[in-house]
Amino acid sequence: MPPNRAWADHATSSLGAAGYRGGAARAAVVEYLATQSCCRTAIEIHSAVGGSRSVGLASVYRALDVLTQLRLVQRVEVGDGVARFEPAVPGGEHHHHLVCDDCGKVEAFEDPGLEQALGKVAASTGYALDGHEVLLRGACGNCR
Amino acid sequence: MPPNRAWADHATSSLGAAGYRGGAARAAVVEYLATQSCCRTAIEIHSAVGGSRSVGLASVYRALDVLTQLRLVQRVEVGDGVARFEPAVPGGEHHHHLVCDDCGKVEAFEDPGLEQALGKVAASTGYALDGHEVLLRGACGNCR
DNA sequence: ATACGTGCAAAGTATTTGCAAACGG
DNA sequence: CCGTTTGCAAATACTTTGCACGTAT
Repeated sequence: MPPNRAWADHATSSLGAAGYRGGAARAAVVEYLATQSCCRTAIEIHSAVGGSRSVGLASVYRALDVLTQLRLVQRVEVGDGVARFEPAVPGGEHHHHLVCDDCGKVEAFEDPGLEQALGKVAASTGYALDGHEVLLRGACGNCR
Repeated sequence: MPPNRAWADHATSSLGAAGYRGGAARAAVVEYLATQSCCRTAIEIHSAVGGSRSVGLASVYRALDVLTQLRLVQRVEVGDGVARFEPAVPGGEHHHHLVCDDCGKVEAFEDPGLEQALGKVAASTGYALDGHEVLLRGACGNCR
């Protein structure tokens, strides 16, 4: 997948605007995430950016933490106790996840009708909402 | 909250039907969960059933594991890395969660329109779905 | 009587933190 | 130069597992 340069650039400049300096580890994490459309675990990201050869796992976690706080990445938990992360666009498109309980596969899907229903719910909560996640679980085509 | 006897009885008989023997720890977990309407962590459940005085934390986890596999409880992860558990009724009513990113509070809500939209999505996935979870995040009334 | 269930302690996994060295501005 | 960022290693937090003993059936 070609890198999503728009997101990478946005992330980089947001980091700068928030007072963060440029650093190799964080930049590598941003570059890698820009090539991913769905969620990846910290370990996957770590090995993708060169294993412990160049970037420490702790730095991956630190970068993800910063990016999550700035809402540049979305943290997703699908129920296996491992956190996953994916690029997030402020007001733009976003998707939800389909998890196979059998093989553990995670896929993305989107549905305008669902988003609309979520929008209606949001109004009635008393919360100042700033995000939502939907998880569908079941057996995928191969497993069922 | 008065115990949800219908659920507790259903859970107990399902356990029996699945070949599990009666045991004090598991029974205590079932009894406690029957008094809860929303999700609780393993630690909360453990202290509620008497701390380490009577029931081991490991037994709480084991009981929750069995109950989850039998779909008698639903495992919920709200993004803080701690698993939570709540009673689940097979075809019956179910709710979703509202999480305060600020104070960490977790509340339940339900919305028929949302369920309907989810039902429609389910048909188009290619998965044999057997559950879904929705998480809304934001700042609760007190925190915003 | 004989497996299954349980508590305890130890192990395992994912994630976080302390620190000294490297590095960007 | 000075403070941020980083890699490493140690620490933490949650959850799982091994084992010997208790207990339901």
